Amino acid sequence: MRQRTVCANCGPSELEKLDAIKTYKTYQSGETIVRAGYKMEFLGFVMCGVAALSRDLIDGRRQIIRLLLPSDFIGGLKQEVSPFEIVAIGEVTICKLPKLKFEAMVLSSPALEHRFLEIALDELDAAREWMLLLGRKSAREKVASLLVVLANHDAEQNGHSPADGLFFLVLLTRETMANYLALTLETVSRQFSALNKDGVIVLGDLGYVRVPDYAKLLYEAADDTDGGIIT
Amino acid sequence: MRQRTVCANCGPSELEKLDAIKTYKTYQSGETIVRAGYKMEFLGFVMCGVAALSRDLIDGRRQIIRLLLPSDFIGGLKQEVSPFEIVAIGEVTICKLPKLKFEAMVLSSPALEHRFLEIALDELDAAREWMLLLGRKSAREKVASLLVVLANHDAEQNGHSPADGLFFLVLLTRETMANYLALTLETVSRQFSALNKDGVIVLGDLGYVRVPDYAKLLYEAADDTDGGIIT
DNA sequence: CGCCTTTTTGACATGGATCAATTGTTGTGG
DNA sequence: CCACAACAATTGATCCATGTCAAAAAGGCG
Repeated sequence: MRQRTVCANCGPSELEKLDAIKTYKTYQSGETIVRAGYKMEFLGFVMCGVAALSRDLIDGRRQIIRLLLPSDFIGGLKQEVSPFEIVAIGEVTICKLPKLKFEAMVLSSPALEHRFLEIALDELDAAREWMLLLGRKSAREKVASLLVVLANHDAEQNGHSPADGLFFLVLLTRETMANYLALTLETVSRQFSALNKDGVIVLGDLGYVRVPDYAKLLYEAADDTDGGIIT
Repeated sequence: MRQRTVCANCGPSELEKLDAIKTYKTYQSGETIVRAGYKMEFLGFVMCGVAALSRDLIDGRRQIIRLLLPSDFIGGLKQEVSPFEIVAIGEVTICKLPKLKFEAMVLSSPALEHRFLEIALDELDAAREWMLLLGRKSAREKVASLLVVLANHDAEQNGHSPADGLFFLVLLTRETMANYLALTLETVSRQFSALNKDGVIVLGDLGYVRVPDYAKLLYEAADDTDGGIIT
């Protein structure tokens, strides 16, 4: 499984140093965490809740580039200024690391820099996988793919296996999903209804989704792999 | 301007070491450089020509994830196995570095690793920018955006300024562009014709394109920035 | 209960895909 | 040098998945 914190593979001294500079902050639903075009003052991790990293066109069309789920990393080392906006989807708690202090640590610690390279490469893989979805998948396949991602993340967070009975909470609104999948909210809604009617998912009471047959959902997602590595 | 080789910011000793292990190879048009699902045996750079890094769905739908133009880097450090296919678009010469030797060098050289982190972050920015295009731009905007990219790359390679009269060769077929923009080749062709008719571009003899007014092209591309950094 | 937001569903419009025919280009061998 | 084959590009006609507009239904909350 993917290592999901900066600290993995770093010695105890790095961990202590990180502990010394971190602070927590909770954002309310809809609150802007990082504004586009403004200076990034911190890096951090999502502790709980969901946030969205998005980019807009001048006329307001919006594309969510990345969903930030618990344990996900926020911020880049390179940009002085954020080309993206990060907004809280529901209440989110962020573990913040002041950028300047953190950068100094990275420069002086090759182990930490190595870990950052791994994170960047993971992000790159994820972005490229999503490009295939955005470019070539149908609306139904997009929605199924998103459900696969959410199911896997839920399983990872709560220690379930995606193979057996899957039952999880979808915290995102139809509109948020639409902006992530490059669809309209109406189309997302219709695909949920269709997948429900076809028995691929079972829509439960508010926001809960049950997946009776994970293989079937994977098939609907049209992925060539089950999201993992070819062996 | 972006630094475009691994060697930038590395001391002369790293450069010498890289020189010692590099070899060149030329691929013919259509030839597969890296096969999907197979082991990556090298990393490298495009010296001249164009290659495409792409990913497919089971039923053959294809999405080009990244165009590899002269000076672009090939390969990741992380993956043992390539989830992508790399194919030559026209004749391409690659500067190859054997993966094992190269990895050993990176591990022993923090400067080289730092340079790699920068490359990965550049790739991540590019991927995310393309996600906005794939998800939210119209066919006309997509084609205009691609022309902006090609114009900039040409200017960078040949020392022109994109501001004054732009005149460059489009080496890609309509089909390749279609796979990169997530369109069909017919739609790409129609958009070229339309941009030509509207005076945004002037189609010249085979493959040459002239851009009389770069600002107009940028406007058609619907970008919120001119592809650079907000200041 | 009534207000507000989100979701669902329906009717219709449209951008881009698909299918198909024509023209233009490059390369090859007689 | 020309004729022919193979491929690339253009253009037209039609179709369809998804977008758009609109209204109703379902929750959520003071």
